[in-house]
Amino acid sequence: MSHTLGKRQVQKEQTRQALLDAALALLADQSLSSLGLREVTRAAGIAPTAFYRHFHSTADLGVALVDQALGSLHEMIGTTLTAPGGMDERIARSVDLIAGHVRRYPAHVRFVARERHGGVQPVREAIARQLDRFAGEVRTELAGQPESHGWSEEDLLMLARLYVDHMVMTAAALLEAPPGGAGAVAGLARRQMRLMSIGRRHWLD
Amino acid sequence: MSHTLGKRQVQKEQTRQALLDAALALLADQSLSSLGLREVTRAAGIAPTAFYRHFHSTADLGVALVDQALGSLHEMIGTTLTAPGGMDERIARSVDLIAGHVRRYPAHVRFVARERHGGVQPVREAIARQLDRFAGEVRTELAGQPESHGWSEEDLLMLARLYVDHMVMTAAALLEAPPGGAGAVAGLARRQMRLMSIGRRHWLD
DNA sequence: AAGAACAGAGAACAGTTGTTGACTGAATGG
DNA sequence: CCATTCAGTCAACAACTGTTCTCTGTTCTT
Repeated sequence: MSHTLGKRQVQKEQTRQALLDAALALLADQSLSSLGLREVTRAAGIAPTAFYRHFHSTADLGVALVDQALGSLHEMIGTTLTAPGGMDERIARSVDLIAGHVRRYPAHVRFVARERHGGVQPVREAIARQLDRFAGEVRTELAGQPESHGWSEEDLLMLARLYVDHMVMTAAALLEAPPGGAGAVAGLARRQMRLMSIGRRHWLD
Repeated sequence: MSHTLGKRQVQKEQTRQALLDAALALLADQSLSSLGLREVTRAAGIAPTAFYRHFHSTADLGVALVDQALGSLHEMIGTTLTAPGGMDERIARSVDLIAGHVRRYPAHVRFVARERHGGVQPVREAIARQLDRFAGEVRTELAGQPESHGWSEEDLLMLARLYVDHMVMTAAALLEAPPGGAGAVAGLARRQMRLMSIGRRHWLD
């Protein structure tokens, strides 16, 4: 069932994506709650009224952006935690992966960091939901590691949330780092991750 | 030199504060970048044009709000870290202190969490500056503790930043916690702090 | 007591905003 | 092939925005 979309739905999807892209670009230097409907349609090259064919409101568009922005992250999880090697190697690889993601999708990262506690409730909730799902996946990965032997489910989730929050924090810091200052931020993040990993190792003492 | 302010400056300071209060209230459900000048003056009960007697723009008002919001935090530092007792006691007291602060100044906390990565650059920078200063103070406090013997200045600052970021994170989480869910958030924060403290203890192994 | 300083009010400006209803033309499905 | 669906356009709406300039009344200074 390879459900080839009709020409109509293809074009609709294209302008929908154009709206999302235009919005993401405009959100480089403002927050979602100040993003105007007309502003977006102007940047996307369509009439203001056509906006309603795709979204009820800009908040609606924001929720769609959340899925798109955090969807590109899910592939990262497995790669990060499944990787072999010693502690320092794995940490370095994790930080590099985060840095690479920030370099590749800066607008997405900025959007998530900005709207995580932003002024639009449905968007905040959507981000929280995704990050929760994220933490759940990390917990599952952690549970499979030998270092987690004897850990309670609750404590594993606690650690997973700490890792996820630290990841988001690091990504945001990298984004706002001055040109050339990314190395320092990455070094800081590595040392912080090492401290957390040491804490993990001696948790059951 | 107790520099008693003239009646004029007193009244000016009052309406200035009224503007700040009105803005803070309006920022409960929107971000600074969407806050209108007229909206604020309307809520403060003055004419729109009088706004310019106090601030150049809403971004300017935002910067003033940062100082006011984070100023109420500086007293907290000494109290938190100087406190005696074992590790778990000190952690519990720290989290309680954060929770108390969030309950007392929810609007301030919300503002900082929201605008830390928000759409207004000068405000972002002001917050970053204050949090940096904050981390510096925490580092100084940490340096005075016996557990920090043998630590490099760099690593102390690394730990201080981790603590400060975790504090902000916890405050934001408490703010968005559902009624009655604050206890769970506090418990999570305590366990995470304990893990970081254990990592700290074994850092030099 | 006279004059300067100045916080705030008021009116007006050109633009902008979200949302409506009726309309067009191409893709769709029977 | 004909009727229907529907993405996108267009015009118009009342309401709102930041900023300017002019004016008023009180406070400050000398």
